[in-house]
Amino acid sequence: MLQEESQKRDIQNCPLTYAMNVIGGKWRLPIIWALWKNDTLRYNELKRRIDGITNMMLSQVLKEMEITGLIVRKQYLEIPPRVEYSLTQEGKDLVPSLEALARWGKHMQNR
Amino acid sequence: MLQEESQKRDIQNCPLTYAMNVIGGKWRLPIIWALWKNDTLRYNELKRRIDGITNMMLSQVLKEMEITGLIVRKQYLEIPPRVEYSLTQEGKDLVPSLEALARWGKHMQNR
DNA sequence: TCCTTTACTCAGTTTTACCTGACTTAGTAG
DNA sequence: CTACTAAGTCAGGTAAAACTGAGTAAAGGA
Repeated sequence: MLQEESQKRDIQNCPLTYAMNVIGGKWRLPIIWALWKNDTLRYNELKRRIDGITNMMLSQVLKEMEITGLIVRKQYLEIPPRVEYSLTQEGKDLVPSLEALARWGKHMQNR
Repeated sequence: MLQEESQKRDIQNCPLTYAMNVIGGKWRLPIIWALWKNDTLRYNELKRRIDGITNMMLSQVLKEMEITGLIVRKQYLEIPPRVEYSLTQEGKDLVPSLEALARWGKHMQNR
């Protein structure tokens, strides 16, 4: 009983559930992946690399990822505008875990 | 150009996207977690441990996880029925990656 | 003068995920 | 003869995630 209660609390603000929420969704991993491979990308460069994403989704997801601290947005006050995105240190720290997950996924795919 | 094409293909059947799909959704991690902590659980034991899940979702998600090879379902032909669920070896193999992700999540939560 | 570029924003709609509450089957206990 | 247990199933409904297609500003080029 006491143990079950603590399990329920775990699920509430479980760090794993938290992690899954910040990297979940259709577009976040592709963005992380593109920024990992290219270090810094402008808005339209990201858009060209991520097949099928709309302006709406890209700008929304970038904003959310900036708030959660995965990416940094650097704006240059030029005309035409220039905005560069890159991973924060925390965003980069995430990559080894993702690679481990990817290895597992690959193993599952050709089982 | 050639490189961008290969990036797009990566995203299509990317092992990481695959992994995220099989462990994503609201209930899969709680189920994996409960079976990791308890080794083997019956349907109603799982249901009691996973706060708020409905029969509909539990049976649906268990069926999907059995198909993807995360869990095994063992049925005993008794009355009243008895069905036991546990992680497959692949399901257990996943846990270290999840723990790494969880450590990252914890770090992010109290930053 | 009109078109192009960059980095977005927005109203409205579709698609997907998830939930609600009732029902089933077969045997045992009261 | 009614209630209870286990392990589900099912039709229908809501909520959340994603998409559609258009529009914005400000400067430079043809």
